[in-house]
Amino acid sequence: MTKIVILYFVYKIQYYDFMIEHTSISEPIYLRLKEMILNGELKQGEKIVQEKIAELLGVSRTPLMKALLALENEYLVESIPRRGMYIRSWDKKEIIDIYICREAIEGMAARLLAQSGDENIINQLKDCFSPFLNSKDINLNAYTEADEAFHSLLIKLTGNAPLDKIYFFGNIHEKVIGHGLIRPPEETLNEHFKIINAIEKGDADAAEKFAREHIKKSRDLLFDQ
Amino acid sequence: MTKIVILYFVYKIQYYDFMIEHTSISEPIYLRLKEMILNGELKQGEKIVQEKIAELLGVSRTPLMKALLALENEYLVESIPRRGMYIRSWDKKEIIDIYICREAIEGMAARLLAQSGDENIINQLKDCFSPFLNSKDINLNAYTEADEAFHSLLIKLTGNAPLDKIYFFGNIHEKVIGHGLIRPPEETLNEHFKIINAIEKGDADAAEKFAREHIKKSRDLLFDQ
DNA sequence: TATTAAAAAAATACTTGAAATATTATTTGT
DNA sequence: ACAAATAATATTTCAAGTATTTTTTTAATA
Repeated sequence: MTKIVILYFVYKIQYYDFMIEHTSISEPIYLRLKEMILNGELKQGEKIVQEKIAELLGVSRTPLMKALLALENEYLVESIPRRGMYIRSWDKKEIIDIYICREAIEGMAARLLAQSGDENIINQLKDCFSPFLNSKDINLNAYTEADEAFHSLLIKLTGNAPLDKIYFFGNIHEKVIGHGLIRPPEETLNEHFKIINAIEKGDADAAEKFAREHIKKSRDLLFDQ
Repeated sequence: MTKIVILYFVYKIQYYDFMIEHTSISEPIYLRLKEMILNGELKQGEKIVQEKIAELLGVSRTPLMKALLALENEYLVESIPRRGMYIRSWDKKEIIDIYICREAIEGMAARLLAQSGDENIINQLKDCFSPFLNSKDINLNAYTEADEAFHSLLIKLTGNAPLDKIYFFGNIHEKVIGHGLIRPPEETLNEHFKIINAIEKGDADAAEKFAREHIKKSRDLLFDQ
């Protein structure tokens, strides 16, 4: 990377967001481990022997520990003092509890977006599902990705950083439910648009209601299994 | 502590919750730092020079780092890569955003408690404020403590661990608003009981509504200032 | 004197090794 | 088969050192 800067400016101001390009080792470790947890390379309940993982990834223990602590805070890793770090395993009760959290968070997000009245927001949300609108055969993988993008976007577009920070449950559902969707696209596509339309209309109560119902339906289905 | 255990049992089962009594150094460091942040010993925006704090607390940097990472995840400390850790400073927008999160979380908690129909829960909630019920002059410090206990209890009593995990904003309000209450006890005491009564009646919608309104009123007041 | 450039100092991020402690597995004796 | 003792393993913490980046200080220049 070539830095072209006026030095006195650098001295006074030094950093802009677009300048940031840090290479911290714990970051890629974190991402790799997350991937390994979510795709099943590391199994639920499995113990993470720190030195072995460090050797496997070719890194030292310090940045590995940092990554593990970040994962612990995202509910992907569980630490038992003096015994070690384990890949968290979620029982039914805990998954339900997570869905309840999502209900609260995403419901509030939908409300906030409806109140914002930002046209650009509507377009971004619509764009998630526009490829599937008039297609007979919906590609499941593509739809799953779109679904995840939509739910994540719903939070991000609020511009509420703390809300985004407490929304780290999106990961978990993917893994725990086993890579598949809980309900078919035919059923959920319509629900997604009910949420988007309510946001577009500026109807905050309806937006929140639909967002909640959408998640609750999946939750209820999990419970029945 | 005297351990009396049948060894073969220990070999097989080994740990119960009540047995846990771990001595990790990062834990007291974490607690001390949290205290220092919340009581103002460490000021907002202040840089945390790791070696100095480590020396001050008489510990090495390893467990200090662990504690700082935990605090970062609780929104009390902000890390800027390669530049250091800083005590987070919250602007008005961010405080509002935090209150919005609380609205979503505590609202959901009130709903869950109302659905539970557990008599014991009602009693615990009532106990928070019973000392102030018939008193003319309410002790502000005592009431502030009771208020914090109540809001924290509201979450804990749901038994929803993930919900409790994402509720780490209780801390912040205390410090940021400046140790004082936003609104007088005369105003909020009644609101608290409206929430409790709705929970007692099992009216989930009302419980959530009142819990939300309660927080929203404080939020609106912050916004007006 | 105000700016700029260069040099020095300080701090972070990471590595590595080692000691202390606790946990887990194995061996031994009854 | 069981209990106790022992050995092996892993975590946690400390510590010292290296490389890199940031910040401060000093010197030079217009």
